Amino acid sequence: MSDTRTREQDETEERTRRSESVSEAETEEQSEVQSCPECSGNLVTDGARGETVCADCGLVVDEDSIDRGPEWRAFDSAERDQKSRVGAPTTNLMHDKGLSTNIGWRNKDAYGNSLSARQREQMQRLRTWNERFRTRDSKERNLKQALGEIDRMASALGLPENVRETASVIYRRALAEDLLPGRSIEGVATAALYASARQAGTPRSLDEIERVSRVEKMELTRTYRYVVRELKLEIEPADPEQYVPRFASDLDLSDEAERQARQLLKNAKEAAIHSGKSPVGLAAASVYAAALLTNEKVTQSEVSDVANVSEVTIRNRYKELLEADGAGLFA
DNA sequence: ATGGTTTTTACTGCGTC
DNA sequence: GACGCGGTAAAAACCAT
Repeated sequence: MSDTRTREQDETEERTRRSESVSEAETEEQSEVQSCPECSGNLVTDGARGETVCADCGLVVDEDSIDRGPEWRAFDSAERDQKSRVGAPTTNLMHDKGLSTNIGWRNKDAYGNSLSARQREQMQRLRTWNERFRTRDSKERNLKQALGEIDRMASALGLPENVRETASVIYRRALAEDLLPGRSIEGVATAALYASARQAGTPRSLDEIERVSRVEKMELTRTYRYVVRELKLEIEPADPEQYVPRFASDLDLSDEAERQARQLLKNAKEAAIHSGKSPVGLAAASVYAAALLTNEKVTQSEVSDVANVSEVTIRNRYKELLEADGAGLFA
């Protein structure tokens, strides 16, 4: 209730401020001085207008900059506390989102003075209990382990932070919906990672995932399907183009070949020959065909190696690709 | 469980270096 | 003769029913 009211207030205040003057927060940013490319005079950033201008000749060096300051203003610290809507960033990578209390290990007080023996003893007890409460029930401990697992696999596969975040979220949801009983933590964690990698557009094949995971492929596919179905995750079939860069770089192909491969895949989509076929095979075939078209030598077996697809599949797909391409050219 | 589709395995023939 | 390539048939894997 009071939240919404404060918000509206903030916004009205902001509008009035914009038209008037520059707030205190921006005065600090103004001090960032460089020299003008025209007259080498001092540059001034005007946060309210979102521009960087030369103080001497008035040349606008940069416009539409982003004002990262708050959109409200406060006149004293109490007001600031009241209006601020943010705190420390949270992260799904920690089982408690990094929001729980953390007691440091140093036996010093806030001023850096050593603690007395009695105080040290107290602190030690506090740490012990804090840790116990933090990982209180089985779900929390479960989550802690799973997130560790996700993190380990993600780094082994070179997946970026955001994929891990998404995987954590998926896992949390699975946990919240009681999907875990009867399934292993590793299995669900792996499935979550697999799903998030695909959602993020950086798919890893089941084989790759399986290599870094502790679960069998069969269990993985089963839990994956289960999780996707139960959580109603919308994961569209992997786009072959997403594999192209990886294959191309594994094979040391030129950018030109990579571009060519994408083009072939676009044509293939036009001709609608890609439905039902494995995206990986299609990607592999396009890479192979592109290498041929740009006169770069790669053998079918090399491509099949890096893509983990059989040569036969590459042959079949790439035949279709060229047909579609030819049809596209003459149409 | 079953049937249809796709992928893989295994094998063969052809041309080239 | 080894290698890359294209093709085929049968087996295996996968998916929806």
